[in-house]
Amino acid sequence: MFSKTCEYAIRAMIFIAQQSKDGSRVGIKEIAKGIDSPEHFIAKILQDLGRKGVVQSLKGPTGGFYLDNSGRKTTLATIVKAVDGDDIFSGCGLGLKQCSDKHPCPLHHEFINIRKDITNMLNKTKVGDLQEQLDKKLTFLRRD
Amino acid sequence: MFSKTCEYAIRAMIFIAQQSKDGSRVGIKEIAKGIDSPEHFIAKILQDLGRKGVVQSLKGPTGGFYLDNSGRKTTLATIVKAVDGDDIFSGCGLGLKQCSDKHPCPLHHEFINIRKDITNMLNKTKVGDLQEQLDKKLTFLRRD
DNA sequence: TAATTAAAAGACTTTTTTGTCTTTTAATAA
DNA sequence: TTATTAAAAGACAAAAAAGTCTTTTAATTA
Repeated sequence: MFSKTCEYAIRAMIFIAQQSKDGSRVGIKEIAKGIDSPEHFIAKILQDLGRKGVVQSLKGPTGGFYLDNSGRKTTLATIVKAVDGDDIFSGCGLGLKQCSDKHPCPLHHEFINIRKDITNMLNKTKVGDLQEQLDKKLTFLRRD
Repeated sequence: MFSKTCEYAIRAMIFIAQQSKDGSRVGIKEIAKGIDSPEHFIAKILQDLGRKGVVQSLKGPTGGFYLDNSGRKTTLATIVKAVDGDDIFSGCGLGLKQCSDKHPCPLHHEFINIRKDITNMLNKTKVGDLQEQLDKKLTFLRRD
């Protein structure tokens, strides 16, 4: 469904929202441990998201990654688009270049509702909401 | 959603169903042209599906790939499982190894219905049905 | 201002996926 | 039974995705 890069990105965003809710910042090492990802890999991903304005960061001592209140309202759709592009929102399920309502591939109609549901879900789900569920221990980012 | 390999596999299966409905067989070159895929690549994919019993083939003159009536009832689920495994049916949306109803990842609940819909669709959609729609020109495998 | 801290940048490697080419095997038909 | 045809098999190559390492830049604190 998502690329590995995108999975890490979403996990990191939720973790950062959680760790920075008191206004502090999280270092890359802590993030990598917290979401169980390769340190340098998630660093690169977050740098990219930083350039795109999806996550905030600060260098030097007491520096790190963080999300402000508006950042916590970031939707999954924003993250997925930034990392994987919008294939999942609009690409053809069978990989055809020419596929539309007027010139549908054999799976086009079968996919319409699924695609709609995925899009709705990604558009309405906010990082902050997922972080709250995590805080309440209703969901988990790691084994323990 | 699917790997390129799986997209080609589905497209080829529909094309083979269409071209072999009169009891004849289709050669690999014709298939490659018919679904717009690299010839040797789709050959390899079909050989694999042949070994797994998902498609039938015969060597020599008048040989080629074909589907009998029972083959035409093959579901997309069968093809997808044979090619991509069952990640799409049961894997965690965030790539966590430990993710279940009892120990859900942050996206687990958001994904439950989507996953269910995808599974239902793949289980109920048969190659023969897709081929019939193609015959009626209601859907298309290629540009023209 | 100098030392320290932590992200940014970018080169590099590995693995996986996708795609190509050549040789072998098996079926048919002359 | 020999020539021909078409899939099977397997070795390679290219491209993309995933992951690693080193150097640079920009903050902070002493």
